[in-house]
Formats: sequence, C-alpha cells, structure tokens
Amino acid sequence: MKNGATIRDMEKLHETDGFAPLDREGLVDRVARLLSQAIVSGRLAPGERLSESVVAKQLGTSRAPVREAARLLESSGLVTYAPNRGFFVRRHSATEIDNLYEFRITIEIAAVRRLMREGLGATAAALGAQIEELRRLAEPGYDMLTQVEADMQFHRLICEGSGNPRYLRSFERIAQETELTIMLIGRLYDDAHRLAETHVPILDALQSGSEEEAVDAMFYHLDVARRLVTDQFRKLEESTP
Amino acid sequence: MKNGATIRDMEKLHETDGFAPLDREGLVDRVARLLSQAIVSGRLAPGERLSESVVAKQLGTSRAPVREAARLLESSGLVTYAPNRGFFVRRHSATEIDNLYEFRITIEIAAVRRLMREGLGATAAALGAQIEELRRLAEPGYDMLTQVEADMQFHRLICEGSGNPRYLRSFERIAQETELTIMLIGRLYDDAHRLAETHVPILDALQSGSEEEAVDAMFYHLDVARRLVTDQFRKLEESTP
DNA sequence: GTCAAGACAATTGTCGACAATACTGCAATC
DNA sequence: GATTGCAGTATTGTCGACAATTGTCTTGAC
Repeated sequence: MKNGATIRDMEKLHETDGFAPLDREGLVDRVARLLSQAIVSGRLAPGERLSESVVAKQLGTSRAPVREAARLLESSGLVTYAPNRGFFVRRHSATEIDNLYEFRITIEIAAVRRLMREGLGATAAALGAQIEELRRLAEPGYDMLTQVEADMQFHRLICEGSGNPRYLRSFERIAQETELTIMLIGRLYDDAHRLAETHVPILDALQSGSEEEAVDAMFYHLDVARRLVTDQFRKLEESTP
Repeated sequence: MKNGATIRDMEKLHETDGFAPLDREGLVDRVARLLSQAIVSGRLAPGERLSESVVAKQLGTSRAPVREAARLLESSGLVTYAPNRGFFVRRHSATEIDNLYEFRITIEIAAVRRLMREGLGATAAALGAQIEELRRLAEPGYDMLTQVEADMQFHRLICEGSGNPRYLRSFERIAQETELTIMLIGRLYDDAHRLAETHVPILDALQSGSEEEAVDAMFYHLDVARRLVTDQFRKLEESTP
C-alpha cells in the first residue's frame, strides 16, 4: 500500500549517482533503478557482464538484492540471464529493435483506440503539459536522456489513460529498452525542438474525436521513429561489429 | 533460449505432484512450475498466502529459490507481491479478466496479421495437428486442465509463427493467467468437443490467404470466449464474494 | 604445432542464520 | 464499549559462507 507512493517519492531525490553505498529501504528497487540508470546512460555497455559480487560490493549490499534487481531488469529487457553464467547487459540486434517498435506500435495503437472510446478526460491536459515540458527541455541546458524520458512519459500517459492497466504494464516493460536504444544511437532528430513538435499532431488528433484520425497520427509518429531508429541503429551496427 | 524448449519438455513428466522433495537442477524453474501447477489446478486458492518458509520446507529447499520462483510467477500474473508482506495467490476481479481478454485480443490479432504477411509456412500443419489433439482430448478420459493447456497451445503456435518473439513473450505472460481463470470457472463450453471445433474456422481463415478474414475469425473466437469467461466469472464472483 | 585432458580460478547457486518489519492479541485508557 | 498502546510472534529482508558449475590455462601426448 504505502509502497507505491513511498518509492515514487524517493525517486525525487535520486542523487545517488556514483554507486555510493546506500542505507537499506526498498533495497531491491533502488538497486534496480541504479542499474537501469547505469545501463541506459551507457555507463554499462551492451554485452558487458553484470557480476553480482562486483555490483554488490560497489553498492555495499549483499548479492541477494542485486540478484533480485537483475531479474527485474531482465523482465524489462535491459539484461539477459544465462543460467550458471550470470547476467549480461543486453545487446540488441537491429532486427530486435525493429520488432520492439512493431510491438510498441501494436500496444500504443490499442491504447489510443481504447482512450478514444473511453474519453480523453484529464489525459488531454496532461498531454498538453507534457508537450510543454518537451519544449522546455529542448532549450539550452538540454540533456538528451532527460528529454527522451519526457518523450516516453508522453506515451506512458496515453497508455495510462487508456483505462486498461495491461497496456501500461506492457509499455513499462519496453520503455526502458526503447530509451536504451535511442541513447545508444545518440540522437533521434537533428533538432531537439523537432521532437517536441512531433507530438502535437497526436494530441490534436486525439482531441478531434475521431478514432481513426487518432490512430493514424499515432501510427505515423511511431512509424517514423521506427524507421529513424532502425536505420540509424543499422549504421551503428555496421560501424561497430 | 533453452528455456522455452526445456521447460516444455520437462512438463511432459510432471509427476512430481505432492510437493515431493527434489534434487537440484534448474531448481528455480522447477519450483516455479510446481507452484504454477498448484495454483492453476486450484490446489492453492486465490488470496491464499504463499509463505516462503512453508513452501521451502515442503519442497526441501531453502527460501532463496522459492523467492525467485515467486517473483517469476509474479511476472506471469499468478501471484502478487506486497513488500514486507510476501506473496499471495492473485485474486482477479471480473474487470481484470475482461482487461486480460481485451489485451489478449490485441496481441493475438497483431500476431495473426503478421503471420498472414510473413506466410503460414509450417505453422499450418502444426495448427491442424493441434486441432486433432484437441479433438482427441475431448474423448472419454477427458481432463479439463489438459484440454485447456492444449487450447492455449494452439494460440501459442500462432504467436510463435508470427515471427516477432515479442508477441510470443507477451502471450506467455498472460497464458497462465488465462488458464487459471478458465479453471476457476470450471468450464468454458458445455461440450468439450465444441472447444476443439471453434478453432477450425481460424485455421480455415488463415489458409484462405485473406488477412481480414483471418483477423475476423480470430476476433470472433476470442470475443466469444471473452464474453463467456467474463459472464461466468461475474456469476462466480457474486456467488462467492 | 595441434589437440585433449585435467587442474585451477572465478562466478553463480543454494543455504542457514540474523535483523527488520508487519501482524495478533491483550491490556489499559477514555 | 470502543479505541489506542504495547508486547509477543510470525514472516519477510538481508547477509555471509559454502557447494556446484563454468571457463581458462597449463601440461602432456601425438
């Protein structure tokens, strides 16, 4: 009960960056978050081994919480687990990225359809605010990871607003993988402002009231991203084999 | 990798029924499987507590593998986890069942579309064989759980044949939940033969070559099931509050 | 020089014990 | 009588140690 709120509150103060030792409370979740950050930010490279004992020592915990955290990350696709060999930062192939985006399109389109049938409600305002946030984050002082996270937040709001928690849950499972991919590529659009504006047509279409219009807008948005990401990832793959 | 195949192979010889102690090899997976069976078969009732120490003692292991297994089951929706309180057999509401089926429809329709675009290939024969299996299992000596598993296997084959592993993975996550729900209801169709035959139109439509026809067939099949399950589950809910 | 076998090192898999937390029942108070 | 506070108990959370497994390196034979 208290948990959902508490952990989310603590996330506000995630200043524990350099793998500093941490006192214990929601240990597993915190380890998982630190590992996520380390992977998505690129500090841990794809293919790299996640030694339980090393991580445990760095964090000042025992191996047990690290193990559980790693299993959590496995279910969100950031690491793979090989029995008797341990955990490794997952290395995606271009095909897997493409499959990831195809799946994401399936989920988000379904969420949009449901959202349109249930009615936008408070989601409209939240989406508008999120676009503002994206614009703000494109200004000088720009940090890519932050903007990508804000981007995903926009899409998360839609899945959340759909009313079927399964879509949100499914989205959460692939969100971090998507972030990781974009971070690996190093950029999505040439201009950070562009990213913010590509979300405007989605909100417009949602507010138009036409389900098909909304679906089309979302599909276009994601399909462009899919192509951008897959292509750039292929190039990256060729340059570093 | 080896996971999908191996576990499925081992399931053939699931004679370890009464929580007999087991020697160690893939311990976590085996514990997870035994727990799944216990839950889906109804031996562990919804809402019931899964005490780590009790299960560990019964199985003759320590708590660590039980814990990991329980977390696996959590990701397939069979148990819930409350921090500092432990694991409980998940109790679904009628609404959650409805959401489950809606999500399942989304996934399987997407899988069907992809399957039609990629081409049926060997999947057609496999599906045909699976229908035969469903018919065979409807004959005297009938065991409901076995038939329900065979039912899910039919749908699994479609997700598998789609070519995008994400659909299969997503399906696996909800398959056990679906089985549990159907087992709780106690029956799906009045006649076990009926279940087998409802799959024939799907295979026919797949072989027709028309994507829309295939989608329609799958939708109809799942939508009927959705209504049947949700309605009967609502009745069950009212009778046992 | 290549390959195989065996010992060695490093890492995961499992365990039992202790610490921290949540539940239960009783008692004291309002 | 209802409620709050306080133990006592049971369960989870975490830990450090040992067993089992995997990967590597050396050694020897061919």
